[in-house]
Amino acid sequence: MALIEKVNVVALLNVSVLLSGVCVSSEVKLRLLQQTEGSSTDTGSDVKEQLSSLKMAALPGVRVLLNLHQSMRLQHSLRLINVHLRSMCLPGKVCTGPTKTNEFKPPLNKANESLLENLNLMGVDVKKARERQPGVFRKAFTNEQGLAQFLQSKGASRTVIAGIVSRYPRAITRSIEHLEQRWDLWRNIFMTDAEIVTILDRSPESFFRSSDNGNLEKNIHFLITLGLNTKDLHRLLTTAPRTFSNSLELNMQMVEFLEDVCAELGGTNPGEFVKAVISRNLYIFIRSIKRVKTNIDNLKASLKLNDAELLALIQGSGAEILDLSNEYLKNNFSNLQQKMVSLGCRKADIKNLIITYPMVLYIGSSTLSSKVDCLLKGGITINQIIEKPKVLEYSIQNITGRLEELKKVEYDFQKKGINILDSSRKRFLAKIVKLSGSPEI
DNA sequence: CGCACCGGGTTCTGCCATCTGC
DNA sequence: GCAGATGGCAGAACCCGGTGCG
Repeated sequence: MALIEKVNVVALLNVSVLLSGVCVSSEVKLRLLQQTEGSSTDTGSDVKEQLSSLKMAALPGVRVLLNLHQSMRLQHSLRLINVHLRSMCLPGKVCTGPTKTNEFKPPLNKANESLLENLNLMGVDVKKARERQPGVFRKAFTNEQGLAQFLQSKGASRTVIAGIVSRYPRAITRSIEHLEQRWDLWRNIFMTDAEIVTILDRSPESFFRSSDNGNLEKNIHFLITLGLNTKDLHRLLTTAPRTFSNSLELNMQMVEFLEDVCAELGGTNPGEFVKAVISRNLYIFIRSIKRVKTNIDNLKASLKLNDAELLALIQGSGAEILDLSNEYLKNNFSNLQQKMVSLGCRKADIKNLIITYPMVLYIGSSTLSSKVDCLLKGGITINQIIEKPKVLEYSIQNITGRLEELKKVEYDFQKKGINILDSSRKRFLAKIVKLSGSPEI
């Protein structure tokens, strides 16, 4: 009741707000009100926060929020249809199953014949799918044809669809209504169906693993309230789509954890800290808190960092290595240390190297070792590498090729430094052309 | 103009383990 | 006890170009 009143108040507000061209804020308010339905925490402060954050949001954000509202309305109407459809199965031959009732249960471990037939017709790798999720094959009702039609209507090819079902068979247990809702939610973030199809083809599980569309919606909302804009969300959903299938609680826990880290290290703006970490490491949400925490602790201990140094590292480029597996990071650190010490470096040099260029720990130890050797062999000193660690970012092949080219023109690294190695292919080639043409180098 | 500095773009699933609810 | 939902893990770089300064 109170909710309805609130919505009405907001609706009234909407008129003026809409007219003033800031229609998004009203959409958010609506969303917030509906979102908090069932929870008693909504005091209106969220709405204010949302409003202020929206004022800062650029136009793309507007689209997201408008679409969210639209899709919510759609979902509402779909929910009504849903009930109806369920009672009469699905139109046409979109689902498999002998009858509309639940009474019939196929014998255990015996798959539904028409399901197998359908999957074979679709080109699904049935053996693989069955190994993956045997339970799906014992179900009385499946929706493989509905799924296929749905995905086809979104532009997915037969091969893509078969690949999706082969890798994530549970997809065929989702109803059309569910698929429509989920797709609409994703479309709030993606501009085209084709983008979504690409992700589904890449990672079917990310889209299909959860049947909880409400949770997905709440996640999107939560991420927006963190201050992430459309571009951030787009990157996040493209890069780490699993984030959106995490439970809202799990994502919130990660955010709380990061905020705590910030506070413990004496940071003054946890919100910005969290945003910085997320935007630098889009995989953070699909890692466990345990993993991230262990990495932070290890970095602190092994580099003997004080709070301020650690804080700067984590919210700077160090964020990029937080999601690495604990053992991998630890091994890379000890191998790096060993390598550097063997080349006569001091501990302080190593610490400095890692602080200025944490990605050095991202590089596998054998790759790193080869790269360093390759550079040394090419006449570059370890001190030059420490000063310009970015050269380590380039592939061994690239480095080798460039060193050869530079040798031809008798490039003097001692005199000219090694910055030339850290440049785009285009720039490098232009430089080489110039150096070759010049009589004196 | 040439250079160095710096930040940004791309990218990451497929499987197993564990819980939860029916 | 089963299937579904969800958490967690291993695996592991490379490249480009804008910009400001001398």
